[in-house]
Amino acid sequence: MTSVLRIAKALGDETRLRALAALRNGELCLCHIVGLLALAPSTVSKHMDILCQAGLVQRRKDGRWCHFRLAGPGAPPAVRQALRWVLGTVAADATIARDAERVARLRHRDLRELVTCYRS
Amino acid sequence: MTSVLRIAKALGDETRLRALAALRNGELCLCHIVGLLALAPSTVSKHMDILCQAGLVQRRKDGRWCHFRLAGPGAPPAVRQALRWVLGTVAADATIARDAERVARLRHRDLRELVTCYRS
DNA sequence: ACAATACTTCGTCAACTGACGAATTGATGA
DNA sequence: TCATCAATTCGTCAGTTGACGAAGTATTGT
Repeated sequence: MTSVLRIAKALGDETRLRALAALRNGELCLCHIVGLLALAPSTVSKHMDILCQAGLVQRRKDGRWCHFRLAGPGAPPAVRQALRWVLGTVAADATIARDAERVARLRHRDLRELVTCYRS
Repeated sequence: MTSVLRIAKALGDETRLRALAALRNGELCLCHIVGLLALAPSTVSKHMDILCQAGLVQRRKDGRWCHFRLAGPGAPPAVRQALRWVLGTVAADATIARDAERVARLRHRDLRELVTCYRS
């Protein structure tokens, strides 16, 4: 039960649902999620920690950045089922859709910066 | 999102998870759930209200009793998926299993009383 | 009519949660 | 080496949550 309880508690917050949904199309670093949610970094860090502890999200440290991604195929069934439920149901939501656009723009901007810094 | 959020919040409490799991084998009236959880009736009533508002449980008034049952096939997909997830995952839990035994005893006792009151 | 029973509503209180900023840690780059 | 930047930890504070008992409602049985 502890597992279900932790997962359900993690999912029972709008901010965390948005963060989770933002990872649908691949990993993001904390500062991107901070930009998306417009909350203090410490707050977002705590939210991501709760998602990680529930097993819904994995963190990957890379230098001074911290990337988060959805739990992969190796995750326990309870986690995968919860993710399927939430991500499937939440897809139709307006806020989530708007977030998805902003995330896409963030990714695109990152790519442009990467390109320009290698341009002559 | 509101729907997922309400459901997740409803599921994010051990007492409500136990109540939900207790309904696995059919409906129960409030006083039975009160007996199972050993909490004040007003507290349990509030919990069941939260489960109902999330759509996970249906209430049926019958005289002075109030029977609760799991949401049926007519429930929205988000609810049914959540129920499948929770009930499937929680089945292995020790507390839930102990609760199931107590519920079974409660049902059996009710049957006995029903029988004896019709006996010569 | 009246008492008893099942449940709900309301008010209260302690405990938990989510927000923030300040201070800290750890890695990069000047 | 030292400044900078990303992230985390810690302390604080307001708002929410879950517990209770008392009071109210509705229905049954005497």
